[in-house]
Amino acid sequence: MTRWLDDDEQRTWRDFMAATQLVNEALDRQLQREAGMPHTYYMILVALSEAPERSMRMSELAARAQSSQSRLSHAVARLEERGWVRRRPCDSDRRGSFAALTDEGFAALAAAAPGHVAEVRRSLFDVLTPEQLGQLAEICAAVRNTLEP
Amino acid sequence: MTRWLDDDEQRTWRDFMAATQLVNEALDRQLQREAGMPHTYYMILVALSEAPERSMRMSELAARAQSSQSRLSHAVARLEERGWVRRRPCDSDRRGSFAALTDEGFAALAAAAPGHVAEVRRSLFDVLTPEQLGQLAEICAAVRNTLEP
DNA sequence: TCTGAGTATATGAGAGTTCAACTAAAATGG
DNA sequence: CCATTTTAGTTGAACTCTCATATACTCAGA
Repeated sequence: MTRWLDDDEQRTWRDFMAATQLVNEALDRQLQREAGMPHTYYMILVALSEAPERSMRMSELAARAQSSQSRLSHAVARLEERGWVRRRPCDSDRRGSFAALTDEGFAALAAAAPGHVAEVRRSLFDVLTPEQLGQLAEICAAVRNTLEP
Repeated sequence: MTRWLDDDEQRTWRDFMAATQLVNEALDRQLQREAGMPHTYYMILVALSEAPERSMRMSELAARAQSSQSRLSHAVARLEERGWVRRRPCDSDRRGSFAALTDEGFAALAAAAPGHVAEVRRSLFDVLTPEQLGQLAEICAAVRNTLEP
């Protein structure tokens, strides 16, 4: 027995889809245009930049950058071609490998960051009141805690 | 002068990214698994199903399904191959064309809908309190009104 | 130690998305 | 009217993502 969405729920759902997609597209376009990389790559670089030695195991990196392992593997291959990331084997576990941010990669990230932050503000933070921002924070935390494995 | 995100803003932003991505992935996987179509295709079928004659101009359809024209054009080509949608030229404007949902397309949508709605509830609505849902509705409406062209 | 099960990552194919042309037809405006 | 500019829609190439599979290694137990 399906419990369909009533009119209010419909509206909420469609606004949710539209809003999140608009934010994502704005972000992706900004980064693609001004930094030549998709948002997923940017998140990988950020995660690496925050790690000790700017280096991390692939699986750890996938978790932090909210990427599947396969996606990460392909992405790191591209980033390696650009010279932004380098892979090195893991001594303690010979199946594993580390990805490390190069200086060029860090420079690319540093160059991209200001435009990215501006876009984050423009497309989300500046749109909401401080109160709404607090509400959104709790809502997203709840969703994340429920859905994250 | 870049105004960076403070710690609270960082957390909010990252939770927002994670939460919206988790919801989107859950939806996409459910539809792909149980109905053999991505969420974007589903939205196209929904938009068509609600139109008079289950038929709409391509550009109108792109707007309603939150798709770029190019994406829609490719998508409709695939949907046409499956026999779910049919294109016909527009008489009043010979540049234009209509996309119409076929009976098979409608049947595919009807078959997919219950599982989809269940996933929407599971991954978003059931996670939030009624109060949070109301807050989210307003937040998304605000974002949408600001960012939508 | 051997064997089977599980883990870490890579890879290839297939599918969807984007971006930049490109075609064709309307609208605008001297 | 003719020239110009818009608008509607399509297309191909490059790129990313997903899914299934493959590979190599680790680990637990008999």
